[in-house]
Amino acid sequence: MTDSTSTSTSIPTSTVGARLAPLAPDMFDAVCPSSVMPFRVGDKWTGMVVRCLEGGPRRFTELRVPLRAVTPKVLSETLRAMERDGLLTRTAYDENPPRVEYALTPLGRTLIPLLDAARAWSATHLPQLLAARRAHERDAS
Amino acid sequence: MTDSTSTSTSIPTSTVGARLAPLAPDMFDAVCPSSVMPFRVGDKWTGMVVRCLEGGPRRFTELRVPLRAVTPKVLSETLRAMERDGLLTRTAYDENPPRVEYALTPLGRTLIPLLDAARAWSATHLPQLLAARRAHERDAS
DNA sequence: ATGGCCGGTTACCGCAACGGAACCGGCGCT
DNA sequence: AGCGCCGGTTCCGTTGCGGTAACCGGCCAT
Repeated sequence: MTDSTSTSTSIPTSTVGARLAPLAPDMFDAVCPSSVMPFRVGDKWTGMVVRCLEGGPRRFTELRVPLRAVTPKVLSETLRAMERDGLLTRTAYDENPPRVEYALTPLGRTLIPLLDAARAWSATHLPQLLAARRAHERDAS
Repeated sequence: MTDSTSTSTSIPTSTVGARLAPLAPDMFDAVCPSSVMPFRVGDKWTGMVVRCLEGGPRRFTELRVPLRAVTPKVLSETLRAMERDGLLTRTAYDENPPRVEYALTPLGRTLIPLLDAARAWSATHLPQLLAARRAHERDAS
């Protein structure tokens, strides 16, 4: 997490993310409360994938832009697990170059209010939790 | 999880749990939707500890009754992490036999609505998720 | 002196999640 | 012939959460 540019393959930022509303450049930024929040939906990246898809379908490489901290392997694992659970659909178009689109299902969309609640909790109470943690570390030192 | 009686030390069920409203005998029962739900608050057991404490303070051994699937080591780790984060307080009384009480802080209580939301999601949508998973397994076989 | 109760601790270990780096196939472009 | 794009896969290594089993110290009752 110290060097978010060290992903294995470089991510082309051109031609990507122009079809829909822009996404945050790095959802896993340490500044973003959602990345530190003590809640998880499914696996580590599931919640953030839902966030990336709530505005509409996106392609694999498009997901890698806001989620640049996730390697293609882990992203592919996450997406397949979510497809298996009926949270999203994978649609491959037989074109060239190949195009694959991931879209939330209605079931996947039911997670959004939960993520909203978690985000609201973090905005309100996470500073307090982190302060308590720092205070405890101070006592231990 | 196949044999919940195989914990290291036996849990005395007498003299325990009589001070407050009774708790579910086994919160981690596979029948309980909360145990399968794809949400987590903090570590694996944090959410269930909050559930056990929302009715009032409880002692270490009292927590082990509804959470019989958790070993004392992991429970102690969970409780210390929650104390560090300001979610609960630990109060040791200098008596004999020793008595230690864990109680939620106001911050810890703010998690309850989130757990309620997660529980409601599970009750409504978890069957659909599990059905999708089973259907996918059927296709793979 | 043996055992029980309470609230843990210690040592050890297995597994799944996570991560890094490299590679792949099909096609089109130059 | 070589390169790039897209959407991944494969191999390997690490990390850390969680679990198992055993033990501890103080006190009291039998």
